[in-house]
Amino acid sequence: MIILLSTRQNEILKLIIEEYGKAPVPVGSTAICNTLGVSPATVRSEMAKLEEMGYLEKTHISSGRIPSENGYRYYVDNLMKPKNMTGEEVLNLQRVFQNKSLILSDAISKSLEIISEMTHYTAVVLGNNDDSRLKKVETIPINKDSVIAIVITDNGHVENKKIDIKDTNLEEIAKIVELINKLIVGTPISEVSEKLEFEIKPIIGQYVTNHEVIYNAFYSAFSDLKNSSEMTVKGKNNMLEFEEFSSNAKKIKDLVNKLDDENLVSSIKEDSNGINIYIGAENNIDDDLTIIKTKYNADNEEGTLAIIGPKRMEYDKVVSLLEVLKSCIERE
Amino acid sequence: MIILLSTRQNEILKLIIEEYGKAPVPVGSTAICNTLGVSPATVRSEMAKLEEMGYLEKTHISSGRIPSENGYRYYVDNLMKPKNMTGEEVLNLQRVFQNKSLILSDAISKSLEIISEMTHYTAVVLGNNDDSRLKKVETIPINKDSVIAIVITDNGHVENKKIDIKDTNLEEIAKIVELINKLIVGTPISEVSEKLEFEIKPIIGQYVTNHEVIYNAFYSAFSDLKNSSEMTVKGKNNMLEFEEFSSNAKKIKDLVNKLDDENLVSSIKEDSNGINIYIGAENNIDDDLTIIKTKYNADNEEGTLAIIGPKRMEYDKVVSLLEVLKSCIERE
DNA sequence: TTTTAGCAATGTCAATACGTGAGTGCTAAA
DNA sequence: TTTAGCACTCACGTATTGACATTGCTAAAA
Repeated sequence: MIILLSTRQNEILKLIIEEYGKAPVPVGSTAICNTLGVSPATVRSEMAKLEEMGYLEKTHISSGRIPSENGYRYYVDNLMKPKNMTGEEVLNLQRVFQNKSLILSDAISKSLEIISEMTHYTAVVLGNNDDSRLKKVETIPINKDSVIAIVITDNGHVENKKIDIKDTNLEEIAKIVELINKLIVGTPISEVSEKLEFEIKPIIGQYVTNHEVIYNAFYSAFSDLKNSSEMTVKGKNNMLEFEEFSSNAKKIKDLVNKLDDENLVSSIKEDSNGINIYIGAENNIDDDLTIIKTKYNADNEEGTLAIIGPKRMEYDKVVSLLEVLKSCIERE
Repeated sequence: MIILLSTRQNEILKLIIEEYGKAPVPVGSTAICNTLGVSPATVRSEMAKLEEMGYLEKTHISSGRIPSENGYRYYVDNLMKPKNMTGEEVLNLQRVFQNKSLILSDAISKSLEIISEMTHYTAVVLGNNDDSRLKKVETIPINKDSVIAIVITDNGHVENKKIDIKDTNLEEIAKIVELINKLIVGTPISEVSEKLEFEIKPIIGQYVTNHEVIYNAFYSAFSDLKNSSEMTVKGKNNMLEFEEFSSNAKKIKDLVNKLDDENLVSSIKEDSNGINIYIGAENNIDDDLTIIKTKYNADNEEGTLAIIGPKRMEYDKVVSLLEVLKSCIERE
C-alpha cells in the first residue's frame, strides 16, 4: 500500500535523502527550509507527518530526521531519476570492452574497478558460467614425474592440475585424454564431472591399471571450473571509510569479514532481470548496507554484478552505472 | 653490546614476556612473584633494573611492566628455546606435502592455511619462481573469433590469454607458436619476454602480416608469469581479533589496508638464509607487529614464507613451525 | 486554513570532577 | 639481601555540568 505524498512532502523527503547522502548526520528543519522557501516550523510539521507515515526517523527525540528504509524504498520507487553520466565516465567503461585481448570476465573485472574508484563503493561480480561447455582437455609432461592436465572451456577459461605419474605412464594418460576428448567435449561444465564419473571411469577402469590418479586430477580440475563461480571484489576496503562505519571497530571487523566471505556475498545471486535494489534489511548481508545488483547475459556467459554501499548511497548514480555496464557486457 | 643478566633477571624477563603473550596487559610484580618464590618487592627492584637496561617498559608511572622491543630482541636471541611441536600438528603439515597431486605452490599455500588457523596469526608466502623455465606454449581455438594462448613453465605454472583473431588467421598463429617452441623454450621465465621481443618479433615481423595481436598476447602472458610473484595471504583477518587492535578502529583499518597492499608485504623479501625475526620497528610494515620469515629453496622454485603477528606473539612456536615447513618444502 | 514566531523540553557532546583499584618506589626493619 | 609497610600516581568508570541543536506545541499572523 503506497501512501501518496504531497508535492512538498516528496520534495522534503528527497532533500533529506540528498542531504543525508552527503554526511550521515540527521537533517534538521533549518537545513532545508531555505531551499523550500518556507519557515523551519512548516518543514517541521511536514517532517512529523513523514515520520508518522514511516518515511523518516529520528535518532533521538530532539534530533533531526534521517530517512528510514521505507523512505529510501519510496525514493527509489517514486522519486529517483536516472542520473545522467558524464561522457568521460561512460567512455572509460566502454573503452575497456573495446580491448579485444581481454576475455569477458577480465573486462568486467576491470570495469568494476573503475566503478568502485569512481563511487567509493564496493563492486562485485559473480560469474557463473552456466552455459559454458568443455572445449578440450590436454596433458603436457613437464618432467619425469609429472604432467600438467589442462582443461579449457569454450568461453576461454582454463584450469590446470598436476598429475603425479609415478604409478602410471604416459600412454595410459594419453588414452584417457583421448577418451575424454572423444566422449565429453561439448558437455556443459555443470555436467562434466558426472559424465567423467559414469561414462569415462567405468571404461578406463577396465584397461588402465592405475587410473585413480589421473581420474582424480581431471575430476578436481572439472570441479574447479564448475566452482569457479569466480567472485571478484573491487574496492572492498572502500566501505571502511564511510563515516557511519569508520570509527566503529566492531562494525569494521564485521564488514571486513562479511566482504571476505565468499558464500555470504554469493547469496546475493538469485533475482529477476533488471536492476534490483536491496536496502538495509532487504538484503541478507548487512542492515546498514544497500546492495544494487543486476544479472548480465552475454553470449555464453552469465553472471551477476553488484554494487555495495552504505544505505545512504547515491542510488541514481549507481543504477545508471550498472545500466551502462550491463549494456556494454551484453553488446559484446 | 649485550648486557648480561642474572639468572633471576632472565627468568623475570621470560615470565613477563610469557604473561604478556597471554594478554596485552602490563604485568605487575605480584603476578609473577609466586612462580619465583620471592616477594613482590624483590621482583619490583629487579624489574626496575630491567627497565633501566631497556628490556622492560611501563605504560605509565604506576603500571606494571611490558616487554620493550629490546626485551623481545634479548628474549629471541638468548632466552627462547625451540618449542616442541606435538606430533599431530607437524603431521598435518607433512601430510599436505605427501599429496602428490598438488603442485608445490598449492601445497605451501595449504600448509600456511593450517599454520594460520593453528596460531591465529597471518601467514604469507611470496613465491618468485626465479629458476623456472618456459616449457611450452600452445594455442587452442575456441570459436571463430578467438584462440586461447597457453604458456606453461617447467614447474607446472600455467598462464593463458585470449587472442582475437579477426585480423589474422590460424596458420599465422601456428607459425608463431612453432617459432616460440623452437627458439625460446627452455629459457628462464625472467628472460623470456626479451627473447620474444628481440628474437621472435623480428622474424615474424617479416612474414606474418598482422602479428601484433598475437605477439601482444604472448608478451602479456609471459609478463604475467614473470610477475606472478604470487603473494598468498592466509588468515589476514586474524590480526584484527587481537586485543591490542580489536577495539581500535583506526588501527584495524590501517592493518586491513597494509595486509591488502601487495607491495608493502612484498617488501619483506630480502634477507639472509635461516629464520629472520623482525620485531616492531625492525620491520618496515608496522611497529606493532612482528614478522618472522624465511626463504625456501626447492628444486626449481624459491620464495619467502612469513608469519605476521602482534609483537607479543609466540616466537618459539612460530620459529619451530617455520622450520618444520621449510624442511617439508625443501625435502620435496 | 495555513504558516510562522516563540518557547519549553529533550537529548548529544565535550569537558570536568571524583572515587576506586592496581601497581609502583622508597625506606626501614628483618 | 629480602621484605613489609606506606605514600603516591595513574587509568578507568561513573557522574555532573554547560553549551548547543533541534523538536513539538501553542497562539498569533497571514
